[in-house]
Amino acid sequence: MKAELEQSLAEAVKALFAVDQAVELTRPEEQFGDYATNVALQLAGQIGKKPREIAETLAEKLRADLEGRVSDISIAGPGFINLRLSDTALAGMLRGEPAKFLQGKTVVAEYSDPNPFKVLHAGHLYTSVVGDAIANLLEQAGATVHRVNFGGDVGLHVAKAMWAIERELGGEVPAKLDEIPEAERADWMAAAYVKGTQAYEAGEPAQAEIIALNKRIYQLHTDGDHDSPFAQIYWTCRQWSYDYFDAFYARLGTKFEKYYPESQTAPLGLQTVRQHTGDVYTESDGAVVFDGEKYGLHTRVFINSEGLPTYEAKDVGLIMKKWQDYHFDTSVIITGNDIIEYMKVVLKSIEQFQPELAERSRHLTHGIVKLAGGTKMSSRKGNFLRAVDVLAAAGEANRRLVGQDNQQIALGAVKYAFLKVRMGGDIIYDPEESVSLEGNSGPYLQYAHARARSILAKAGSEGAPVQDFEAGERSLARKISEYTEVIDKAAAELMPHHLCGYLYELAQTFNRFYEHNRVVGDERQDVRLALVVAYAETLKAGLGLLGIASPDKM
RNA sequence: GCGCCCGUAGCUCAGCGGAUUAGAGUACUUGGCUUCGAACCAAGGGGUCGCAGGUUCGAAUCCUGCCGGGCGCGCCA
Repeated sequence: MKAELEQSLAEAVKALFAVDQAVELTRPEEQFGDYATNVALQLAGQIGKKPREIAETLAEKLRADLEGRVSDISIAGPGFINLRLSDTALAGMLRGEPAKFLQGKTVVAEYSDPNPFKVLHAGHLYTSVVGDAIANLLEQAGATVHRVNFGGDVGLHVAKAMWAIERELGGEVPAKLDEIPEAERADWMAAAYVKGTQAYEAGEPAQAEIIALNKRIYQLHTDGDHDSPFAQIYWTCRQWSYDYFDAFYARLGTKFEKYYPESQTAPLGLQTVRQHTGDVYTESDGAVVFDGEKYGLHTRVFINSEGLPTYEAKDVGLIMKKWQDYHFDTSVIITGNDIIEYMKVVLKSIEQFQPELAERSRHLTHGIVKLAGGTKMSSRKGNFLRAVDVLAAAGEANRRLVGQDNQQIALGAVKYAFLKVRMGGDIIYDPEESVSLEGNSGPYLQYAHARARSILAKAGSEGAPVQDFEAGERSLARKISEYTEVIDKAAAELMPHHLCGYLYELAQTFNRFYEHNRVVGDERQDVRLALVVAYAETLKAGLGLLGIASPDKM
């Protein structure tokens, strides 16, 4: 409806003033109407007339052109044109489908990116929740989405963990791993990583030993060694990590199509960087670097003087592997914002030899999850908030409030808290208070859904087609009709928070309607039931895109 | 030092390809359950949109400069 009206308005403008001017409709406050445009103000400069005069002329023509679809057109303020839809037009928008503007496109969505041998912290929870919602929005827009996950199963952090694990086991004794209970594996490895890091930072002799171990781990991959005692320990612990990740994602309700372990992207990255050393990358102090300064960026090392690929080369390999696997139209990469400049350098280097890969890559970033008080969480120091701690805090808060620990509600509360703010900056998470489950929250939306389902269950009918609305009904219908426009915007901008804001307004509008309008037993029951059905389905669909469940009862 | 991001109500945040009266939530004050679920609804107080200039008929929104905070800047990821 919106696009059609915009088209009609642009045609009217052209017919009256002989000007090609794109017309953009916005959703104004309800008192002004259903749609508004400031096109008269934009035209004023171009055709040298007063905005209100232009608006009057345009409105006159539109009243005839839009007959049937629009019931009222008014001019307000400096020259806004406010449109009010006819009830029949509005009723027709109640069950609209979002546009499939990415139909036929292939998108690779990479997010979460935890490292094996390390613990999942609150930041991983955040990026997993946001990444999943963005992938859902892309799918809703018609794209074929491949969710992938990148992680460092090789590298210094692994060497640090392995160094400590060997000491825990009393040497290279893989059989001793059997003594670690399954439930404790993830914590046990996380503790080893922390010990290894502390030893590394304390200096020699551990530092040299860990560096040697790092080379050995790369070598293990090069040789395809799965049999030596050292390799057995490595592969077993690595698998424990992936099991731990999978369990966590299952709990969140997200699922990855593929993991790209760094051990698999490193060889291709190394080979690619070597291949372009000379024309794109340059040798410097025994390392291979990309001179980003030429492009207003900074210089970074892609292969270190040990001959090992750094994160940079592994990322080059990753992007190339994704391309080989999917030939994507767009590659969305979601990470923390601390690597914005880093990513620019990597993409700029790739642009030099395969420009389409850089062009099709879109780096979205988010800030860190902070504890109230400004504490940064660092898994290196061991004083951080784990992902499971966040979920536990939400469950605990919910139990205190309603006497039961409902996973769907606790998870919905956490997801919504993360999704409702615009992605980019840091988010403040207060384990004690931010999951209070009140106000603009996931549980509020879930409750607003359950209330509607409760009415429908009681009525046992889905109402009848709507012809006209009373004021309260119309407000709800108007809000429901915005759904497809919001989805289009959220998907186009890859910003789920737009959807959150809208769903909250939708639920609020419904709760207001619920308060003032009896449904079951009222003489307008049929109309109102039809509205409640449309509302419940819309809210459920929206929450679904956010990865939040819509229980019928709670 | 250079680069990127951020600064809106006590707190947490929307709004930022300019435009109808700066909005939510929370906290605070007050009212509403014999009627479809009160995890709800209604009303109220609370803002020099960091500061100063500039562009514009019109700036929280665009430009410049400051101030304050965060992050990044060669062998970590």
